[in-house]
Amino acid sequence: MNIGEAATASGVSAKMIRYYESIGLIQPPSRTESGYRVYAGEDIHSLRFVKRARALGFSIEETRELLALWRDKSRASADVKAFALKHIGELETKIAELQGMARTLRHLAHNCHGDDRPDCPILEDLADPAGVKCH
Amino acid sequence: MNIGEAATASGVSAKMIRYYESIGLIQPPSRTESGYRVYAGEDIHSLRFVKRARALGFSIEETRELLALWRDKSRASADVKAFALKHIGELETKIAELQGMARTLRHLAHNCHGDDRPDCPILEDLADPAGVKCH
DNA sequence: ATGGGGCTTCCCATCATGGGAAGGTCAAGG
DNA sequence: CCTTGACCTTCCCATGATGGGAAGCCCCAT
Repeated sequence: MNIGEAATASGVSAKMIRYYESIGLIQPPSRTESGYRVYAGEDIHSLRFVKRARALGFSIEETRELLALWRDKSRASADVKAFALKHIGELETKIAELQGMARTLRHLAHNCHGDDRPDCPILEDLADPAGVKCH
Repeated sequence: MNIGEAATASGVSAKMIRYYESIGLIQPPSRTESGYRVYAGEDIHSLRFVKRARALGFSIEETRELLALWRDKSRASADVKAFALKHIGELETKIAELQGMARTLRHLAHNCHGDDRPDCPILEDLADPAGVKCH
């Protein structure tokens, strides 16, 4: 299995497969005599694992830890769960941040009449968030 | 006003002030004979505008457009509002993505007993999201 | 006049990904 | 058998926003 086929089969681009190999996230596959990478079923499995972890928002370093837990057949499920819960907490923090931004902007946009006139509370807020009038 | 004082006054680090200047986001300030940057009230105002826009999640390029709208006294508030609404939409998209991740992870974590045993639905999902059992 | 803190520029690192060049390889069809 | 086009290899560069740090100059207070 070539890198292109592995990319199609795993959903990870060939570029990223090489990158993951270069940083030691995945094992270097075997090579043909001419140097082409050759992937087996197990490699594709790992690549899909990585793909899925990334899709769930884990960083590459976190994915590395998850891979280690996955390969460690004697891990405690409590460790995995704690890892997941920590990540959920980080996701929730980020969500709250974005919601704060969206809420503020919605409020400003709501107060902006949105017509041909130049007066705009959105720009006014950006220029002076505290609403300190400069007389 | 030195760059350090401008940083304190605006909440933008000296490093970033120089960077914003280098990419043409803010006007180069005047300099002392010895080359020190000297900031005036108007500069601080712009820096705070940038800071606020960034805090609301606008990219630097978007901030550049907002600055242009701000300086253009004849802009239509409709343009600003459309800009804000577009950004709100992007924020909401990102929020929905993160919520999807968090929801999935919460579901998986909920089904993980989290004890000393190695069995873990979280890792099982990462390894095989579709739940295709490999016999 | 000296010491310490602030300023200058310049380069490097991050994180994850993609683009592209230069060159080697493989398979299919003439 | 040779050509052609699609694939592979490595290597370098770019992104976006920010920080770290080095080398060297400057300014002010003691």
